[in-house]
Amino acid sequence: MVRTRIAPSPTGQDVHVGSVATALMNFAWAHRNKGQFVVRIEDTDRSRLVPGGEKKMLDTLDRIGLPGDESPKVGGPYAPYRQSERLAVYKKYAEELVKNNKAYYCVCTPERLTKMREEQQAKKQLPKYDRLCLNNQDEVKKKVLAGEKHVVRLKIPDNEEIVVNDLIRGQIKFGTKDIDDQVLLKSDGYPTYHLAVVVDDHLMKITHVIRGEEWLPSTPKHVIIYQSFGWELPVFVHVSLLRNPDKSKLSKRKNPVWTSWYLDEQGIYPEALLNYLALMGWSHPEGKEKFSLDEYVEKFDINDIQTTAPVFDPVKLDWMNGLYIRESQNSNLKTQILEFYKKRKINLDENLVEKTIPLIKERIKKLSGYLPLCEFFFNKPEKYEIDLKSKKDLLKNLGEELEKVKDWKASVIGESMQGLVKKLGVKAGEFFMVVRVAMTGKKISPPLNESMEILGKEECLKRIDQSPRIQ
RNA sequence: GGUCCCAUCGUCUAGCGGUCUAGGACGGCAGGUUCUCAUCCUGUAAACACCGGUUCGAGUCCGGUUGGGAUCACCA
Repeated sequence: MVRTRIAPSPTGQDVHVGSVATALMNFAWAHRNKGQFVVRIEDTDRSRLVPGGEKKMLDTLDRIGLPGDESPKVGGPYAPYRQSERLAVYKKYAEELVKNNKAYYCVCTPERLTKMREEQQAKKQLPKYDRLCLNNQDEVKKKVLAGEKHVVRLKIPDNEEIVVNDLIRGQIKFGTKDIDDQVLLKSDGYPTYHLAVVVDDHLMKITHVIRGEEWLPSTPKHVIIYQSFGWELPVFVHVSLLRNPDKSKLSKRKNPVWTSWYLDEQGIYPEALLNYLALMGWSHPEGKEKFSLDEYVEKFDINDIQTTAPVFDPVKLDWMNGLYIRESQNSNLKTQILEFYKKRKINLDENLVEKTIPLIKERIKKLSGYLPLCEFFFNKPEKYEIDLKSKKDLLKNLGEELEKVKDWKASVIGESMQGLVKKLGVKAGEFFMVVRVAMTGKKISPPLNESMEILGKEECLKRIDQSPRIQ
């Protein structure tokens, strides 16, 4: 049985795209092996808790197609899946470690610890707890019994070598002399990540811990905790972090990182985002670039994950999304565009949008590209990218010619205009550019004849008549 | 700075000792289709960080150098 999990912490407003990337692998590995993918909320840091963050994260995971088989939302056999609701569990296990001499109480104040670290750094030593309390456990225990504020620290064994077995990186060795006596239980009764993650992964029978590379340096601590309990280790897989173009860890300072931003602000399809993310550190065995989540689950192998950290490239993401847009049904695309703008409080006329779809399907890469290209369908241009005053005569001729068109269809409009070009002996390219700008305001637009058909005869004639004056 | 991870075109990657004069994709450039743009099609430039080993043979294995990154909290 394979069981994987992701453990988002609601300290951000939404799921980080990097988390989606690792969630995707966890999801795929579990499902490929007919196992379960667990979503567990790690909300043990009360000071950084973002209100509404958890709900948003869970919603985003659902929306993008990676819901947990077990989660705070849907429950499961190992509930609760929210760490703040499991405090008694962690306390029990922390006490067990103290009892077995694998951990100890510490009553040092934050002030003393800060001072201690400063002194160590001044001496160019690595900051590490000096074990003052470990050496006075009898006294410290009395204080604890008397109700003094305290934490529980892990007792790191002296001078041992801890070997972390990482499935994709091999054996990684750490010396315990470099490892600090990690706090396991905080003075507010909440566990730290390190205790909670080990206890929960064990109790929830997680078999594969697939997580970000950032956790690699603290993994030896986790191994020591597992060993202290006498528990079996899961398989560790430390996946490379997504990077900014400058190669630093993908961060909101330098890049948009919230998943909803890509979906709601950019109008990227969830499927396209997943597809793009799937290509970060993994490649389809047949070299395919576009594939469904189902196909990914079928083909994904944890052993094929690359260890090099990839740069997140929004340009390729856009290309990927363009692929999805071009292959989507017109009616679906219409609905997507309508909903996309509705969320931004812009209500577009459904019939009009529907008519424009065939014209823009190959021209936009994401939903946010719709209005910049199509606004002229809904509103008269306010400014013109070329000067139309000097084209007054041309436009006058055009108006008279189009007035004669009875059957207002793209092909007929086109023939009519071609005829005029011939009659006037003007250059076709320049002529159509003038018409284009008169209709749309812009030098770049959807196909002209079709656009004019959609605009309607009356509106086109009005625009021809009015454009030079507005200028 | 200590510890640890990583290293193929600008970017994502294929490559798991010979079939690599290194393949694909995005992006770039050039051309074709076209009343603009886009789509589509064709072509093109562009990489094994460096130095040593191992081997008949190294992009592929080992060591070092350099470079990049992560991490060193009562945050996750």
